[in-house]
Amino acid sequence: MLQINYIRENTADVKKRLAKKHVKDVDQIIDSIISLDEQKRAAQLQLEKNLAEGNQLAKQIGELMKTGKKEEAESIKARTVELKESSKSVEEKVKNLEDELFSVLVTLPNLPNEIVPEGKTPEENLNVFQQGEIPKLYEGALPHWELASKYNLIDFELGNKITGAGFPVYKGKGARLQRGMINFFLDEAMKAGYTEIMPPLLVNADSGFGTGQLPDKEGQMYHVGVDDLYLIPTAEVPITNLYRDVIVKEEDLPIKNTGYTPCFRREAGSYGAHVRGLNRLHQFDKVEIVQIAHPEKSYELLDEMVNHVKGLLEKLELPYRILRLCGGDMSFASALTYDFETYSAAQERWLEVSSTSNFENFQSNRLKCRFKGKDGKNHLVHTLNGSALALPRIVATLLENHQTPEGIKIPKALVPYVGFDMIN
RNA sequence: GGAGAGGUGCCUGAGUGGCCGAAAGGGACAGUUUGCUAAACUGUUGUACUCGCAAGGGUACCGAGGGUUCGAAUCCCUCCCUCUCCGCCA
Repeated sequence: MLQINYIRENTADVKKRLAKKHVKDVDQIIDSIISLDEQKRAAQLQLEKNLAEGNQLAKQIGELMKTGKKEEAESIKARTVELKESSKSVEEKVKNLEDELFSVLVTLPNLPNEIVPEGKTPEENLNVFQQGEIPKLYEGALPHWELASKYNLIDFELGNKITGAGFPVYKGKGARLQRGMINFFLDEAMKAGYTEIMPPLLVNADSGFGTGQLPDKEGQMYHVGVDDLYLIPTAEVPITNLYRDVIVKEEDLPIKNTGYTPCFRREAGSYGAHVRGLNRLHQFDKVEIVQIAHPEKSYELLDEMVNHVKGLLEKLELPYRILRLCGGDMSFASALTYDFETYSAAQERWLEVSSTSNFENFQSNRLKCRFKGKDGKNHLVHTLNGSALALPRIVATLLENHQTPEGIKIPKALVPYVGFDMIN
């Protein structure tokens, strides 16, 4: 959530940057926010004056009662009754204005960093880095969903039966590949200084709000109605919310946590082309890296995270590229996002396998996660996170790109984790 | 699921209508002392909003929301949460 003070003091800049994210009617929305804020503060001032006088009088009454001057006390009481009456309506006004202001503020996305490219669609994302050779597959090479069934790795039909579409069943070497990769990613994160967290997979609404899923993406999360809990769409939610309502020590920054969790996404409305096999699932596995950072260091740390993900993809021997997302393709809460895509040779397309972002203080303002600075004041931290990595599309490209007529070769780095070097 | 207890500041914990934004202890931080460490002593130590150039004010917050009252951490109502015991169970 954007800070009202920032909007007040940087109105023109806020308008300009929100326009980059293609917010409709920005000028009008911001102007109405400014006006609501002014009205709110004016009303609040009036209310506080009333309350201050009331407090003052109440004290006097106390004194008078103690010294036995009942009549005098009674006469003052009349004034307090008056004050109370007028406070009531002003208080209501303040509350209404506050609610209105809040409800507009939560709908505004984060401001994009200045290096975010202009653009509306994924085609306008900026390709900032590409590495690895795009493999030439032999005649008769298969897409991963056919490989998965040929080698009995993943059973999509069984998943349909016991749950529904988008819930695959991993079997045998397919299952071991999942488990091995999870361990591999966690170990790599640990080597990079992240602390492993094993969080709950269900979160409450406050947590959903803290990281920005609520109210923006309510429909994308599975909701357990009886208990009013949400299945996490990413480990980012519980791991970042660890620091909700926390004032961290400045010298503890950056705080680096990682965690493996299954992720649950309803993906409502995203059926159609390109959702076959592992390309889009309702449940998938992911290792996430999360940082709580000093505002002055957050972009440095974003680069560090990007490098970490690069290293993973290189160890997996997959061709990949990095995109700096344009204003129109970025997520609601992000200030700067790098997407990683691996090239799937059998599908002849790029698949997103990681999204690494700096949220600056957009999440921390909701989370109320702060640190006490050397100036003695509290400041919002910056939060960052990235997939390192999401499994399904990695598995898809891995199966497709590393297939040979004799079977699928497992990258060297993974062999110790999965316990075999070939799927055949 | 049944029964009971309780939610107060960084923590423990007192307060039960005005002197309470809140005792005391612990912790943390700073200073004194000190060869170093420890100990001791002294001091500081909540958050948010808001007014003000500033100095400095004001308001709110003792789980949440309502109510009673001139005045509520304290009394009343509703809700939420946590803990203990029993039952069930991985």
